[in-house]
Amino acid sequence: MATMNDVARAAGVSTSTVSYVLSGKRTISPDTRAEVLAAIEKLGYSPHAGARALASNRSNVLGLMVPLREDVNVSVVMQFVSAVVTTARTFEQDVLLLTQDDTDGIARVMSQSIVDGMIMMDIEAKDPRVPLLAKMRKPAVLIGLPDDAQGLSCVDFDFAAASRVSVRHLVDLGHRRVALIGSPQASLERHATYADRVRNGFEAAASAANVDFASRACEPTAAALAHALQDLVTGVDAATGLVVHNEFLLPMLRDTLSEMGLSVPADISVVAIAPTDVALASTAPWTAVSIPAHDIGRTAVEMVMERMHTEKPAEVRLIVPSLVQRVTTSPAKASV
Amino acid sequence: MATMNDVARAAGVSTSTVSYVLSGKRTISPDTRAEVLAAIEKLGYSPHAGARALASNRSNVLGLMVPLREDVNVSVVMQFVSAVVTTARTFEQDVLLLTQDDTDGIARVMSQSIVDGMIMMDIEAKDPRVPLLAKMRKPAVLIGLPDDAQGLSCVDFDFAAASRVSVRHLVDLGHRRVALIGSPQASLERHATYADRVRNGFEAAASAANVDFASRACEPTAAALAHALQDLVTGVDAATGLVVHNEFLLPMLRDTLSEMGLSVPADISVVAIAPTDVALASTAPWTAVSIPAHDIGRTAVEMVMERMHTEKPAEVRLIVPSLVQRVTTSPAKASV
DNA sequence: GTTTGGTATCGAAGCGCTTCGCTTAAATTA
DNA sequence: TAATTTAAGCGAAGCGCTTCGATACCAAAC
Repeated sequence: MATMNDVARAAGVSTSTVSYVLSGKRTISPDTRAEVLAAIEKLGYSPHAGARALASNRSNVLGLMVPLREDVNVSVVMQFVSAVVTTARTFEQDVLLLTQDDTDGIARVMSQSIVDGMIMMDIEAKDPRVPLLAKMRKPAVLIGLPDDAQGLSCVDFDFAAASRVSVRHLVDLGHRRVALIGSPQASLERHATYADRVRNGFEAAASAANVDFASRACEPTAAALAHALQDLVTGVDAATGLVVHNEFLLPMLRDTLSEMGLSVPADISVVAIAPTDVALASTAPWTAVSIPAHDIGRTAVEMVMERMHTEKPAEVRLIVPSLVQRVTTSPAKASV
Repeated sequence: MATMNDVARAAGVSTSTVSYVLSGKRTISPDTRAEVLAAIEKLGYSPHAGARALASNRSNVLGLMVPLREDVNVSVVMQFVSAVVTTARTFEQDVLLLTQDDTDGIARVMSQSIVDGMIMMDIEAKDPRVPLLAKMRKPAVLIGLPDDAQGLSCVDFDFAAASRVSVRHLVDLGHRRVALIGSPQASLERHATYADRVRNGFEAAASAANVDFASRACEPTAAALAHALQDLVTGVDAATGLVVHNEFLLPMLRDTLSEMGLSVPADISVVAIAPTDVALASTAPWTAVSIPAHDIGRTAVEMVMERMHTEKPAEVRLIVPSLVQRVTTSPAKASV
């Protein structure tokens, strides 16, 4: 392995010159620059990340802690991961992967300076990892909104607003009884913040609009879905407008409803809260508030990078939802 | 940040002593060891990964290149990732994440010594990344079997044998016409090695058993599935035994068949080639050859680690399949 | 009592880079 | 022409660790 010294010798310059050619932090004449680059090429030189990290105190690696739980949809997780990795590369950063359960990992990678910053997904209301992260003196961004962010920056989709927009859309169409099918029970119980916020937003919006409402958690199985729907959309006070925040269930929703004799949107209008590709993965695409996983992931990286060199106060960014009407919502039938 | 020097001073020893306490590479008296550990504790010392990497020429990071494609099932990918990360931690390694399309990433992370070794998933028959990897002088393991591994080690599930076992099971049950529903067309076209091997194994086994066979690629949509089934399991020469290697499709398979008036296993026996949890995610669990994602991921890490310090010849390990009969296969009806 | 062999510790070199201050030469100004 | 500025490059210190002798001490062996 050629070192920077070898390059310097081959180019007939000092190592510092080579370093400045590479970093561009001082002016170098075009001639020497060319000679240095030629030497680099010829020797197949590439800098040693460890040495660079030692001297510059920067590793050019970002830590990303991802959830690998039963109750989160891995395909959505992957959209975040993909956005984070791609964006990180535009900042010349690589991404180190930590799993949710590896709580010690936070301290390990940060205090050993393996990473320059951290991004943490799937934050819970009282997430024990948040105080740990806050103690470290490197930038960190949460994807999600804990009760107390302890001075850390956060980015997330505005799930409460997403619920609100969904309810309002249904109400505007004349629906007077709305229902929510949400995340699995497990997500609610551990207070994954998106689950809580969707539910609270839903209930607040329905109350404010003065319409009847009901909400249910739902496990990712056909049976659970059928059961939940039984409760919510049949009987005398059946809802005619449904909000679904559960990517597992969406693929089976239409069939399950039709087995119950309900057609969409004639009998029941449905708004999905889901990534666009999930909402479109159906012959009759869902009216949906899309979860912009890519934007969130990208923003998280940008926020970490902004705080890498310069002090910048913590901030919370909520991505504003927008509803796209497709073919699964329509005006309510005139009430009896 | 306290350095090793600070610790040495606080403990009244030399830095080398501290280093040896930490690495255990020389004997240290219990007393000094205790003092050193106390100083470490008191100062909240943790070693600087960059400095360590520079001096020892080891980063303790493994690179993992994962596919984020449309045609691979992310939940299966995550099982591999999870196994790799977990196993890596048992070797005190962290995992750096690279995405499939980042071909330059291989050279970058290896020649800059950001990682000590690489694991690459979703290998294609003539994968352009394989020669790149082979050029590097750090250990690497492929999950998959390219046509030419160029001296690299490989680990994978024996998909050909999985097909064989599935066909034999159906044949033993008296089925004389078998069909395969495989990966999406895209996977076959890019010669993802699992897709090719499942198909070839299937056709070879059926030929050898002297039974009729047919096979189809299938996109991950209900419509495509219905269409494929139409071809394969209806009509005069309908198959009565079906092998399915496609995790997307399994959840909708039973319903689609029942809409066609076919019940499982009365009218048609089905063997799945899928991870156990997918095979069990049904009220009537599938007879299946399970894809041991966790074992494969773990083995990949072990193989990299074995080659980290010592020269060891490349090897190919195929994980032997085993079929578990559940409730979706039964003897063929007596033929007419 | 001298030699041998272990055991526990120290000191220093070096891993490959970044960065600061200095020097030299050329360009600009008065 | 002398004084001043600017551009380009050099040298050396230092980042925090690992590792290889060398050393000092003590117990056992002859």
